[in-house]
Amino acid sequence: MALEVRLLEKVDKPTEKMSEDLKCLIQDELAKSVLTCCKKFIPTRYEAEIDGIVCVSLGKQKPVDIVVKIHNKTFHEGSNAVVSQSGVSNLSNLLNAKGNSSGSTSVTIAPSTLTSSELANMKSISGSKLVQVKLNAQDPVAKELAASGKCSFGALKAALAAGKDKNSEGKISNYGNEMKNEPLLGFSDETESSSMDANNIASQVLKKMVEKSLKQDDAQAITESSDLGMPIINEQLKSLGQYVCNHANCGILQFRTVDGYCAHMKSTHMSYVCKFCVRVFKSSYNYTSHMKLHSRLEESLAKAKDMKLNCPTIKTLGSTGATSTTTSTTKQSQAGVKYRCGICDKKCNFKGSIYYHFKKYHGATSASINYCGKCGLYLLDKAQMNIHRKSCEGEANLGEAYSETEAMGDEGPYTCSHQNCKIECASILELREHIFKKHTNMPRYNCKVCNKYIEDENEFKSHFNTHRIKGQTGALECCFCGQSKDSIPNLILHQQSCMGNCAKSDSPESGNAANDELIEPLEDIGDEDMSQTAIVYPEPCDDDPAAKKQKMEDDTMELFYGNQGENSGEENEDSPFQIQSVFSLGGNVQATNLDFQSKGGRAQTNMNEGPSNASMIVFPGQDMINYDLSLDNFEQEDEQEPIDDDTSLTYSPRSSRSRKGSPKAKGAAKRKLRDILPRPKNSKREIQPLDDIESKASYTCDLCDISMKNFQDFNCHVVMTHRKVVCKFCARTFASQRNLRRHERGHTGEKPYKCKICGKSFTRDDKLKRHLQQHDDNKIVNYHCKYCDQTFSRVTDSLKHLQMAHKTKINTPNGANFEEHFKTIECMDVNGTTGEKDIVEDPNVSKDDSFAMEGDDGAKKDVDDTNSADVTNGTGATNEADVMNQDETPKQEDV
DNA sequence: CAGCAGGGGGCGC
DNA sequence: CGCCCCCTGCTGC
Repeated sequence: MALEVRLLEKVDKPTEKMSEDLKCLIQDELAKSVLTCCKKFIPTRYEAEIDGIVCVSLGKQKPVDIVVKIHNKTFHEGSNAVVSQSGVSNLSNLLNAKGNSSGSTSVTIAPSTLTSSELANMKSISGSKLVQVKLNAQDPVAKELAASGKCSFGALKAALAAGKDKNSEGKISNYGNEMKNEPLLGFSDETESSSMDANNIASQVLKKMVEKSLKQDDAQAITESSDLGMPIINEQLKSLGQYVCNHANCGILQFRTVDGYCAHMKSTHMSYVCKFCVRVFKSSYNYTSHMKLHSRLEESLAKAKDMKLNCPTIKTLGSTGATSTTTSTTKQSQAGVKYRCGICDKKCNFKGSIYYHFKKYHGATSASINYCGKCGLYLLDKAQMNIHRKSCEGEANLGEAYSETEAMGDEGPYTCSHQNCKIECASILELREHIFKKHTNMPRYNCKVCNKYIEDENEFKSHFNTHRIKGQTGALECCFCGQSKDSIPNLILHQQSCMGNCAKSDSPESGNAANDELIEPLEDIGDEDMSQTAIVYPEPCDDDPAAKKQKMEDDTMELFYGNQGENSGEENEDSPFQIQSVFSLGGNVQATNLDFQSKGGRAQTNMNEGPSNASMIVFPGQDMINYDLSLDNFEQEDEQEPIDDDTSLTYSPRSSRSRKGSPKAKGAAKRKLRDILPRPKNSKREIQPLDDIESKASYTCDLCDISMKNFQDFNCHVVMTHRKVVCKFCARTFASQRNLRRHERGHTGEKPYKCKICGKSFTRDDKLKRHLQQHDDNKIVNYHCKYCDQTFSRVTDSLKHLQMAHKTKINTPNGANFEEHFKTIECMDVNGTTGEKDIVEDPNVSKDDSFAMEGDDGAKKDVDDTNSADVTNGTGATNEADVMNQDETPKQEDV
C-alpha cells in the first residue's frame, strides 16, 4: 500500500491552523493504516498532511508522537482516543514531556475541547518541526487507495469523498505554498457545520466498521487480558477522566460516565464492564464472578461491622499513620502507611502511589477516585465513599478504640458469621484475615509452577500450558527443557528443579495424571481449610542428596495438592512470610527467598512502596503478585559453587561472578552472546510502546525461546525462570533492577542529570560525566594517531580510525575474535605482515603505539571508552605506564 | 565517509 | 556506581 508523500515546506512551529485542526474524532484502524504509510515517508519531527490527513510527529530523533487527521477527524497513533480540543493541552504537555525522549512512545489523548490558551500551548511546543506533505486527491495513487476498498481504506474513501465534497468550495489548506492551488481534500477552515458534518461522517464510518468488526468476529481488541481484568483504558485516558472504548474499531466512542461506557460495551461489544473498577469482561460468567468480589467484599465488611469489627477502612490508617491493620501483616509494615486502596487493600505511603495504583489496576481516573481524609481510604464509588465517610466520622472513636485493642493483641475468640462459616478466630486480625481470604472471591486456581493465581478455569489451563513446550499439547513436557513427564507432580517437581538451568531432572516417575489435575479449585477443598489458600513453598533442601530429593518430592506434592498442614498461611500473622522458591542451578538446589505479605490469598510485597519502586515486578492488571527481586534476595546465588558450564545453559542468567575464566573474557563472552542472541524486535534499541507489546500475539523469551501468550505469563516466566526483570513498557529483560530502571527512563523520558554548563540533560549520571568532560579541556584525554596526528576521545573511535583511515587490520594476539578480545589488540597491516615493509604503519605497533594519550598529566584516563589499562602490546605486557607518560602528539616521523 | 556524541546494556568492584 | 563497549544518528567535509 503506497502513499505518495511530497514535502512541501518546513516550519518551525505548528501554525494556529494546524492546532485548530486538532479537532477530531477518531477511527483507529484507519489511522493505523495511514500511519503505516506515513512512517515510510515521514522520518521524524514532521507534521504532514496527506490528502487531508495530518500526521504530526514530534521528537528529536525518532517519532514520539503522531497524530493523524482526516478532515476534522484526528487519529492518534497507538490509541483509539481522540485528540480533540481541550485534550490538546494535554497533548502539548505530553509532547513537551516527550520532547526530551528519543524513544518512540505511544501516547493516548482523550477527547475534549480545545481552547485558545490550549492552542497557544500547542503552538508553544518546543523543538518541533513541521513539514507539510500532501497527496493530491487526483493522484492515481490516492485514487487507487480510495478505490481499493480495503478494510479501513474503504472508509477512508468515504471520508475523503465526503470531505472533498464539503471542501471543494475552495477552502483549502494554505500550508503548501507551491501546491496550494491543487485540490486538497478535507482540509478547510473549520466551521461549526463542517465540524458536525465531519463528525457525522466519522460516526458513519465508525458504524460501518463496527458492523464489519462484529460480522467478522474479529473483536480481538477485547482480549483475554481484558477478561482477566486488565484495565483497558490506559493511563492517559484515565487521567483525563474519560471512558473511551478501546475496541479497535470504536476509538471514536467516548464516554464521560462509566454508565454510558458500560452500556456501550454491552450493547456494541457484548462485553461487561465492572462499574467499580472499569474492568472489561467478555463473558458474563467472568463478569459475574468478578462482581462477586465486590459484593462479597462489601458483605464481609458489613458483617465485620456488625461484629463490631469496624469497617476495616476506618481505623487502619488515621491521620497519624497506622495504628492498626486490616490484615495480619506486621505492624512494622503498616507503620507510616497513609493511604489505602479500598478495593484490594493495597497500602501506600504516598498519595501519588495510591493514585498510580488506582489508575493502573482499577481503571480509575483521577477524577473518579474518592478519598476519605479521615482514614486515608480511597474508593472508586462515590456513593460507597459517602457511606464510608459517614461511618468514618461516626465511628472514628470506636475505630480508635479498636485500633488500640488490636494493637495490644487478642481479646477473645471471634466467630465468622459469613453464611455457614462458623470458624473461630483467636483475634480480630485472624478473623479479618479469614474473611478477606475466604469470603472475598479470590482467585481459585493457583499455578504451582509459578505461583500465579488465576480466577478462571480455562484461563488457568491456558496458563499452565505455557509451562509446556510450545506446540506440544498431549504430553506433559517441561517448558524449560522439553523433558516429558508422565505425571503432573513429576512435571511440577521437574520444572521447579529445572527453573534456572534446564538441568535434567532425576525425579522419579510415577503414575499418570490427567491434565485436569493441574487444576485445583481452592474452593473445592473446603472453606474451612485455610491452608488451601495459603502459598506454601518447600523449604530449602539440606545437603543430603537423598534427603534433598525426597524433600523435593514431598514439597512438590505439597505444592500440587496443597499443604494440609496446620500452619500454612497462618504463620504470617505478624510478619511477611517467606516464600522459598526452589531453583536448581547446575544440580544444586537453591532456595531463593521471596518476601511476601499475605494479602487475601494472593501475595503482595512492598506494600509501603509505590509502584515506582523498581524492585517490584508489576504484572499489568495483576497487582496482587509482586515479587521482591531486590538483589538481596538473590545473594545466595553468588554463594553457589562453580557450576559446570557443560551442563548449564549457554547463556544462563547466573551471576557472572560465579563464572569461570578471566573477567574480561567472561564479560566479552557475555557481550558476545548478548549481541548474538536475538534481540527483541526493537533490535535497534528502539523502545516499543506497551500498546504494541500487548497487541502482539506472543512473547518469546530470548533466553530459552519459549513463547508466552500474554505479558503476564511472559513476565512470570522470566522472573521465575531466569530471575530477570522485565520492562513493562517493551518487555525487554534485564539482569538487574538498576538496568531496568535505567532502561525505563528511556520510556518515561526522565532525564534527571543535567549539565550545568550547557543545560543538556541525561538519563544517566555516567553519561553526564562523560558529557562534562567535553566542557573541561583539562580533563579531556585524547588518543593521538601517530600517523595523521588526529585525536580521538574514545578508544573505539581511534581504533575505527586506524582501520578505516590507515587500513590497519586489528587482530588479537591469539587470533581470537576481535569483539571478545577487544582490549588486547595489536594492529597489523592489511596484509597481515608484521614487518616495516608496509607503507603506512608499523605492523608491529600496538594500538597504544599508534595512539598516544594526552591529557591532564595523563592521570585522567577514565574517559568513556578509553581503556588504556587494558591495552596490551603483542607480547601481552601492559604498557599503560608508557601510554600514560606519553608526551604530546607523536611526530609524523614516528610512523 | 569519518568523527563526534548520545543512548543503551553489561560487568566488576 | 563507575566504567566499558557497542550501536547509531548527526554533521561536516
